[in-house]
Amino acid sequence: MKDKPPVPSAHRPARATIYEVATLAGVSPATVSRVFNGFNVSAKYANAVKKAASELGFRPNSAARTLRTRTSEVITLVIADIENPFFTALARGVEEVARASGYSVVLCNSDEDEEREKTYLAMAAAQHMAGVIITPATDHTDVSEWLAHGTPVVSVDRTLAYANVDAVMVDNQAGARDATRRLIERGFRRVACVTGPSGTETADERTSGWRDVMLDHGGVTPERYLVRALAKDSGGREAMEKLLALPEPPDAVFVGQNLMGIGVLEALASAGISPEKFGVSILGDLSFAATLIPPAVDVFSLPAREMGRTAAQLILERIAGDKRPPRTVVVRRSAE
Amino acid sequence: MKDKPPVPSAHRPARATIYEVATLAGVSPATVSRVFNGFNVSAKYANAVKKAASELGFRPNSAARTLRTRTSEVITLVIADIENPFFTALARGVEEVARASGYSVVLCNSDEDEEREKTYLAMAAAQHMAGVIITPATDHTDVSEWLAHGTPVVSVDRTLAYANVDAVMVDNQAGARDATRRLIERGFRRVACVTGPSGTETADERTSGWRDVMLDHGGVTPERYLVRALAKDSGGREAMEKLLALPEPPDAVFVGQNLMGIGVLEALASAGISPEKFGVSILGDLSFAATLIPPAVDVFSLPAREMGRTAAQLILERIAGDKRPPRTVVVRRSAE
DNA sequence: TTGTAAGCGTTATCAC
DNA sequence: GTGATAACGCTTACAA
Repeated sequence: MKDKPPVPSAHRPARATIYEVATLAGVSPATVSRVFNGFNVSAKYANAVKKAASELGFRPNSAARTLRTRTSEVITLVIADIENPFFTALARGVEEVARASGYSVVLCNSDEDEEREKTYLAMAAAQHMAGVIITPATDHTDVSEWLAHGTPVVSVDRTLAYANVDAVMVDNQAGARDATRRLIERGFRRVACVTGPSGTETADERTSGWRDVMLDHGGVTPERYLVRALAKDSGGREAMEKLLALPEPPDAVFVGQNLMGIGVLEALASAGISPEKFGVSILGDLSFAATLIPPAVDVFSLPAREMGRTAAQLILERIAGDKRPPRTVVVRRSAE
Repeated sequence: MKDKPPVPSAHRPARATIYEVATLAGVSPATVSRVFNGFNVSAKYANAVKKAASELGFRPNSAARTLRTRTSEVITLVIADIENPFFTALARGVEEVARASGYSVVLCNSDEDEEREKTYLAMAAAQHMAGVIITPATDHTDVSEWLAHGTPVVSVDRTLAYANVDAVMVDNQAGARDATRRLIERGFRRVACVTGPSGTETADERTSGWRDVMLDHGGVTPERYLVRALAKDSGGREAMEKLLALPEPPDAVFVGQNLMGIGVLEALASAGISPEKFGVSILGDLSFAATLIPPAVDVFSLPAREMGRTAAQLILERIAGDKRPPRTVVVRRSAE
């Protein structure tokens, strides 16, 4: 990645510096700096500086500032899949809160890929970000460099096995239980489970929530009705097709992932099975397509935005110097 | 925004510098720099430097580098709505190409808001980005600062009225014509048009594509069937309700925006009207929900990803020093 | 090939 | 309250 030298940079006209502003305003550079950082400066000078600055189109050079102060007012947010509405809603939540405190958010898309994630983390590490919020691609994503450097890290939606950092989670198991129980209440008994690949924390938890309910009601372990697949709509479709091909197919399905839900519905539709007859209950953020989903389908949505907001709050506290031991905040799903 | 002083930064342990690496490797700092920038260094020294660097966990400080070189290998991408799949697909396209050339992409979400857009542009301007790709919130978005500074700018999906920069567009008018024509071919005659607010370039163009076809086939200007609303699903729903309440309602509708399409379908559904009877044709990216959309609905998708890829290619060329006059590239919609 | 040294534009530490 | 001045960590002439 780092092999080819940077493209020869085009000539960049210099931008006004603090020195030129100082000269024009008849003060020292230090005074200009003070004006821009809210320190005490006499009104007379302050005005002169502001005037000079706007005349010159002065814009503080953030590279210089970051170099000097070893910090910047930007938060890096690394999400796992930019095309998944759960993550974009989360991003929006982060941004709302961060912006309100004067922080900017830069978004990086790891695409669930360890390598890409690593690249972005390295890039951000080189930039003295104020903090990092991440939905880790794996539970062994390495954030030690950040911690060593004193940069706060908050993980969202998934936990980091080898790092003791703040985390924002949702109660996946309870969500899965609720969603599964709904199907039981509606009279279904052979409830299958379709969710993300084994080893994915959220998927594992949701699986176990489903299993809990099934064991309570069926008495036997319903593992033959458990299908784990790629957490995309294609994965959902394949999983559902597999289930329908079973000798004794299920009569309902709990889907533990938003996009997979779409795939499941698709598979059912092309098999000519209506969700009124065949129970479907989905745990995941489907707001973007809410009105396209047949009303017979139960959707249990996730508080993505709220999770983002919470993560931002946590990181702002850490940035402000909060030294308490790391916390895990579980955001409750809003009453439906 | 810039009023409150930065949160007092926590103490940051210093990270290894090029000097320490140099000392450990027994060379000069310049040599270390050369190793990391791919200049000729004897193998012996190069290895010593690499070894020392990894022992110290050295990571080049990008703020210092940017300060010195006045450029960085990151591209800023400002999109108008992170929750709209059109823009996220576009983002993905940009990223694919940029990453392949060793550039990182930071994503900013303007949320169609001029103020937020301005903040992000200013932020990025302070950071010596290599380039900026933007889907402007308005046609008068100010990018002059960039241009003055020699930073390449590419606009995507929308053009900038007051700046002569590279642009990547899609042929909205042709798309709208195709989509409308399809309805005519299916036998509909009173084809309405629902699209984004007046003044939005893409919406204006799509409107005129629809109008062209209608005038060709109907002979009268069908303005009473034109409804422009907020480019969200709520806007689509309201627009459709308005149309259905007309004394002589339309018998079909062309929708010039993806999310609005969902709203339109929703309104039709709750009015008990099936899209087999009432023609619906949508121009916009709906891939995320493709399988949930009734098959009777015609969807003409937009090459969002390809547009992103193209934009990235353009900006990389500019970064590399391409001095040709600005171009507008129109990306063709892929044959369906 | 390698080293020396002078900045890049800020902010922070002193004196005044 | 204000002004010199020395860093911050890197790149890059220029010398060697």
